[in-house]
Amino acid sequence: MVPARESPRPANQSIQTFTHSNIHSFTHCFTHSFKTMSLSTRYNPKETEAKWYAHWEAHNYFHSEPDDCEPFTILIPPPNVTGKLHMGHMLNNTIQDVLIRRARMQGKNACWVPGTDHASIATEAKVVQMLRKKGIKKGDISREEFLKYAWEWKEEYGGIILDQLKKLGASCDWQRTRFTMEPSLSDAVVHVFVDLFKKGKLYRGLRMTNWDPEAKTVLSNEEVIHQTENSQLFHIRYPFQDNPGDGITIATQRPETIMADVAIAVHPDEPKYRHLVGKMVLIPLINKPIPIIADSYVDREFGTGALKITPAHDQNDLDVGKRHNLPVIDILTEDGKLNEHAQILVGEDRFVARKKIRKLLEDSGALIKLEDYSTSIGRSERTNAVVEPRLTNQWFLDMKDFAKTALQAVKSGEVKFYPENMWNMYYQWLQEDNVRDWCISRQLWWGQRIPAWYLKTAAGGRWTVDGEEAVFVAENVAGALAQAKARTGNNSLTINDLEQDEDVVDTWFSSWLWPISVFDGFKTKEELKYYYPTSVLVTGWDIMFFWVARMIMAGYEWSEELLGTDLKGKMPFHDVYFTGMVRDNKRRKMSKSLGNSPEALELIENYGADGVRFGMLLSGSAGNDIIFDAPFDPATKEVLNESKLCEQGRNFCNKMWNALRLIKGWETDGSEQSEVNALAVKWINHKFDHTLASVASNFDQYRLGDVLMGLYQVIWDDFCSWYLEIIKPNYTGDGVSEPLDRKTYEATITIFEKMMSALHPFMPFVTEEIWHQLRHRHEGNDCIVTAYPSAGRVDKALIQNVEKAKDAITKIRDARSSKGVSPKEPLKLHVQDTPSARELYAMTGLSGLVQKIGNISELTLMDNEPAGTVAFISGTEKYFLQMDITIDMEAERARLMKDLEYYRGFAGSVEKKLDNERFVSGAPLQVVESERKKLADATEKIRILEEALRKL
RNA sequence: GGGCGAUUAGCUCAGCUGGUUCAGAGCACCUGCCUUACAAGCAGGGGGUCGUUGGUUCGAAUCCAUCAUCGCCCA
Repeated sequence: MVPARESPRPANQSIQTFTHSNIHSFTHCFTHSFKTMSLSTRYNPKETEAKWYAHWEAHNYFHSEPDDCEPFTILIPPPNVTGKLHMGHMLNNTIQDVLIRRARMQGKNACWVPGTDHASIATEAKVVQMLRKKGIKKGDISREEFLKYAWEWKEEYGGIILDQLKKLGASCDWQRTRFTMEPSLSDAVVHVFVDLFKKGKLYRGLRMTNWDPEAKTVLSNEEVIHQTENSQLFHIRYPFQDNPGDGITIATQRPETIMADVAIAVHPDEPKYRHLVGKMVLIPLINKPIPIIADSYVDREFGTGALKITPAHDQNDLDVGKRHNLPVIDILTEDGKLNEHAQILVGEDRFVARKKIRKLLEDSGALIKLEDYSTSIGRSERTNAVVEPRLTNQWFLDMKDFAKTALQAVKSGEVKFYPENMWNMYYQWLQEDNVRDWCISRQLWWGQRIPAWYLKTAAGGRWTVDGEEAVFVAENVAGALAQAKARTGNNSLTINDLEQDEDVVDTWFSSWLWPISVFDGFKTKEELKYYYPTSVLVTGWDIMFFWVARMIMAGYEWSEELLGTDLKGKMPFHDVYFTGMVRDNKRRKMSKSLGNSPEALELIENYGADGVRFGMLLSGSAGNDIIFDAPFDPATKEVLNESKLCEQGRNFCNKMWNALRLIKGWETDGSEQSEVNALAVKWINHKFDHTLASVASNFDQYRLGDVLMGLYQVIWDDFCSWYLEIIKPNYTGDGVSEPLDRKTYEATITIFEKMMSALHPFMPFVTEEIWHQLRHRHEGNDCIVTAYPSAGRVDKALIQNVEKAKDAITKIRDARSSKGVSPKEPLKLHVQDTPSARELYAMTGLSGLVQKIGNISELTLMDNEPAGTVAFISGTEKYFLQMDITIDMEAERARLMKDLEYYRGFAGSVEKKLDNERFVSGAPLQVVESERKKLADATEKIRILEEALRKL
């Protein structure tokens, strides 16, 4: 096996000399006592994992520097600094590690960049909490002081999750660890903000936003949790201005906002109301006249079919209002109380006001009806306050062109989604009708402060032009000052006349630059040139819009400006692998708050990292949610840190470990290789090549679970259960076995080693351990950097013949078991002498194989049927197993009849198909041919069975 | 309310451009074994009208429609 590369990619000169100069030196050989050490019957992951992770790090195998090799780059979806390793991270990072390890073994320059994001809201909440414990209120300290505490908090806790990833075996290039708020990445944020402003894509404006009245901040959509809650629908009558005795009744869930109404809307096609359009009605309690308008937005079936329009407090109403040139009246304060525009109940909280207004409406006779009603209510993820749609001054990014670009990138195939059907969701979201401008400002301190300055006026306000606040956007205050001087013509202005925007930008506004900023791409193209575009992004579909789409937008927006003609593609990554959500057996997302998630680190503790990785990878395929069935303790109802799937992984480690023990226990000698062993060696090699072919194609489609299952089966079933049993030397008693010929032994080590390298990306620790136990290894000859095996030519006929022999052996075992004959008792086996039987057993070593594994003392081809035998059919061959037992003729007849009936029915259906003129003429030739072959095989089986029955 | 996706064995899932690699895998289950690598194991075995009802086709788990149930996204 040729190593993927002569040496690990050196990080610096000292590492290089360490690996190169010693590569031929025997003094640094591994000192594992080979063969002499007695191995435990159980594989011990704990010490093995710690040992090899340290070894890999010491050899700097994870580090990447640009070179002449093909790059293979993955950027970690930066976990939140407040985060702790959970099931979703484990899944996501295991997948990334598998991909990066395989690429490394394929000789590519593999680079997995780790890092964290600063998570404005979550982190700020943590810091506020921490300060509160110290008796400090956020409002009492300055922005600078607060940030000092925040950075302290980040330094202490922000790296925990990355350390936890090491336990999982993640081979990240830790020297490249980035953080979205470190200076270079923050500079990038400021740079693109200024750039977008210059390009006219950024604007400041009043927009309906998700307002958290408790935190007094705007929330992004993903920070709002919608749930169905019980509420009431108020039917309120608005009297006509010219005829107060009559009126129109509307239905609303929010009676406290009627004072902000600007119209009543009805559907233009509604006959009930059509004649009322244009009339004026009076808002109850305040008697303010508003018009009745017609708009097709109105749902005729909902409520009374008439809708109050309150533009300041509802997005849809705002849209309607705009269409009809209606004013906007905001009656709420930033903490959710009614303001003076409400005229009544001023100063009351919105929910108190709702109760009070109900009474007022009842008293005035305007309340017609109250109806129970369940509706979706949005609450703040952090404070649980009911989110208030509120018009606030925010910074927005115009998404129209960006959305088109992002759609086109995937539509054109420049960015590929796995699984492909994720395109549907992506398309849905980015369509013109759905995409909304991105609100990027947040009323927080932890984050990149918006690089916009306003000019203070003597009166304590801000300088305005045409009623709008004048804003100076620049990379720094000096730039803003220069702009202010130019705009005002006042050269005596100083920076003290300016005040910077108080808000920070949304965290996603830094993460969307991740593929560029981690390589300091806005400063230098040195690394960007080599690593951009990255190979694959592995992430959950839940952040497809917030992150994936936006990274694509950023990539197309800036990569060409930064790289010019060196560009290898504008896309930030070629492939996106979407993982599913990890859910419990009730299909609930696993989360800390639900208490339904096992502790990630406890699972690793219980099953080993390899076991857990195995469990995660086997539990689902790309895009589909993963049902991770962790059992609950029936007594305490608490989730247990147990998992059947992880157990299977742990057992697999143990199985391989014991195969190692078996092989290492063998003595070898120079005796000639037996025919059986020669066949076994040939077979396992072809069989493994066969698996490797599917490994390659499954890898290309990111079907990692299938790759792993394929390797699991070939290693456990073919290698351990068949191959090792076939070549296993005879036991001679007294703890001694016959020696094994050296040729077979060497072939066994080689194929085992090859299997370990193929499995390495999935289960890195156990494979590295076995790799080193199998042979003496020179310094630097590690599984992690060996060449990933690829499939050779596969002799299908050979595999098929051995499969036939295996089938015969299974039938022998079955016959023994059903007749109560011990596997230890040698039996004679006869095969009916036919041309196909002769051909099959002409294969060198095959009959010996059947004899050894079937415990057959004699295998003969025989023309006539011997007496006292049990007959069975394997393939198209008829076998007779000699047993000294009386044969139950009736049972035998019944068994044969059952088979016969099955084959007759089968042949009948095939015949029917072939008799159908339209099938024979319509179906492809090879399909018809295969049907003919089926019929021929079935006919032959029927003949054998009929003959057997006759002889009974 | 609009949309997307799912429904295959007791459980979790594969099943690609319709056709013997089409009814599969793993786990669980049942039977027999502590056989000198492994009981975290070995050998054998039983489980499914592919959610419903129609349609297209010589042929449907696969394509189309309908309904049902579930999940998710958006309002």
